[in-house]
Amino acid sequence: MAVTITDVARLAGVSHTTVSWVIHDDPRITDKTKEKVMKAIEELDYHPNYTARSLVKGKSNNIALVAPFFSSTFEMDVLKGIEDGMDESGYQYSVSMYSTRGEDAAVLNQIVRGRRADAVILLTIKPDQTIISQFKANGIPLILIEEEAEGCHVVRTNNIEGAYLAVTRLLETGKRRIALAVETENPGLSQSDRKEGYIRALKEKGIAFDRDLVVPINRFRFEEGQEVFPEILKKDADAVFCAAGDMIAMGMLLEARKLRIPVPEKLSVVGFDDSQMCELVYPSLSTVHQPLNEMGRKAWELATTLKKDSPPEKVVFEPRFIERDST
Amino acid sequence: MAVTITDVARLAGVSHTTVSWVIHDDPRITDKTKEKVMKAIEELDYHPNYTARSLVKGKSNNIALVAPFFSSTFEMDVLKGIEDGMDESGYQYSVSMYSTRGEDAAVLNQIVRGRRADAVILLTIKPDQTIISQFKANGIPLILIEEEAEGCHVVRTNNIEGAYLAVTRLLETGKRRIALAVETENPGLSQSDRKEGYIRALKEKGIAFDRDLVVPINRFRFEEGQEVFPEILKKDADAVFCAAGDMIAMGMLLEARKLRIPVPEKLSVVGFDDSQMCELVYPSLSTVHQPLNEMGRKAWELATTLKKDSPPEKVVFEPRFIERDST
DNA sequence: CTGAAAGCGCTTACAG
DNA sequence: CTGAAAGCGCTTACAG
Repeated sequence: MAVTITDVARLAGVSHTTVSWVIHDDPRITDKTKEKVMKAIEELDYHPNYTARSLVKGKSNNIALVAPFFSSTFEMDVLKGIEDGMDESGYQYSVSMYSTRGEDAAVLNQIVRGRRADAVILLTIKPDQTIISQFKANGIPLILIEEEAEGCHVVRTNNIEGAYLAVTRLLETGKRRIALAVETENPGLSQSDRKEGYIRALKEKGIAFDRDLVVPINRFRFEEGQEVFPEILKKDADAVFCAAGDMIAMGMLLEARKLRIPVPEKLSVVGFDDSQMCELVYPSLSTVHQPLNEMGRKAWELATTLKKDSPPEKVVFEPRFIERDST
Repeated sequence: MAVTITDVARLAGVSHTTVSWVIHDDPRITDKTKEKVMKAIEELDYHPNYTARSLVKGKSNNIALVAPFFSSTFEMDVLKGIEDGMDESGYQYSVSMYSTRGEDAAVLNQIVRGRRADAVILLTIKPDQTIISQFKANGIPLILIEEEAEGCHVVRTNNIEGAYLAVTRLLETGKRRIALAVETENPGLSQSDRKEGYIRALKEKGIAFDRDLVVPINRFRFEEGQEVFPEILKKDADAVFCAAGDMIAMGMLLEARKLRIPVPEKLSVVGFDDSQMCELVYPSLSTVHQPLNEMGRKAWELATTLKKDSPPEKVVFEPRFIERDST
């Protein structure tokens, strides 16, 4: 079967303790012993069992990544940054993925209880206080991406600013009836922030917020953008800012093309995220760039370097407006 | 600190062995004892430590997912199926992701050596025999998606058929000079199979394979589709079958639009995969549908049910041609 | 029907 | 400078 530390010790003619010292580069070991042990390790092709090591050290060397689901481009972009981080840290940690599919509390409970991770990165999930304190009690830091909660570390974009930039640009191009496609039922923090940025930009130009121009979004798939598109027309909007993201915006572009509504002449469309696809659709989609790669990377960094009792860190990235052909 | 099995035993007034029996629902335990223990478990909110359990059982309850990288839609679609599988199996297993970025052997070695997984799912990676035998020696099954290798389980699409369907359709629409965009340096199995299907379809119509119509692809990003597009024009092709996938096809569509080449009148474009975006681009992309969700799910099923010594299983899914506006 | 004991493969004070 | 021993939190034959 698999070779253990005892096998190495036997071959090298030392105790398994000594082998452990060698592996951990303890200064007490003489060069001669070290050499002997190293040779045995090589000869047997010994690799330590991670499970055993985890048990005695009380840490799993695993980072958990939790999201409502992993099948959208948003998650992929964040994942990319995490991959970069892993690569640099030499794969000392593994990453496990958990998609909650709405069952946030249950999944998070499993993780703390089974002590399955040394740190947890949450994508667009806001855990409740009971859960947060459980993690705290176990010394497992929580890193929130695109959300905030007391006692948690935070990595996010300045969504207010992002929305402000986009809507301001629409106003500059002369648009006045700007619809807002946004999550309205239990909106995540990023959604409500974007709404705030939208209102702020309007206010600055002396335009009052008209709640009739709000189009509620729930599922964030492009089909939903298509479905709600008639509402936009009915409201007689001359632009739509999709705070709900690029996919919704692309669904709208698709429907606009089918109904022969000229974009941007008759209707400007702006997304949020700057996913890769924005360049591929026709017309190409103007959007707000979020540095998702960097955010993922930063979250990884926090996850792997934070001490149990580090005070909550908060990292906010600045967005940019990317002008393409849909405005 | 965390509550252990001993704490439960103490509170319930039994030995920790008995607690373990209760957890595993051993028939020898009387209802009365069981009840007592259950109450203690509930009261202390006890959850077993997975690391300890793994160590004694010699299995990690973890499935490793290995791919060159995780940031493309192909991986996302497979991931979706895996998520479904996890969900159904009640999260008994965790999934860890490893992106190799070309270092296949090194990453796989880490996994076997550290005994970090009970089964490994490989996406478009073909491990060499040395590695395969190491996994075999450790009783860890390897499940290959879109590749094949001796002694490994296989989940794939009938790529020959997929390419055949696509090219046959192009021929039916009257196209004759059909370019083939395909990986040529160290092509993966799916790439060479698709080439074979392409050749077979041509042959059936009495058209000889013209190697001058092959466009080599390496990186699979849409920018590469744009870059190589001029070659297609130079070859005076009237269609292009992108065996290298939808992204390459979309890059070509984008470039065709810029150069005002009418698709499909002047040039038909066909992709492979049927990613979600195919409907969003203009013109919408005809492609070959691979049931990636089902494939991911099947791989998961194999990973979690296979015994150490199960003979290699091979599951082949049948593709469908999806006609949209680019043909 | 239940408990004492050994063991999974390591790490790390503690002796010598 | 190195080894014997205890322990991480479990599971599972083995006794009783």
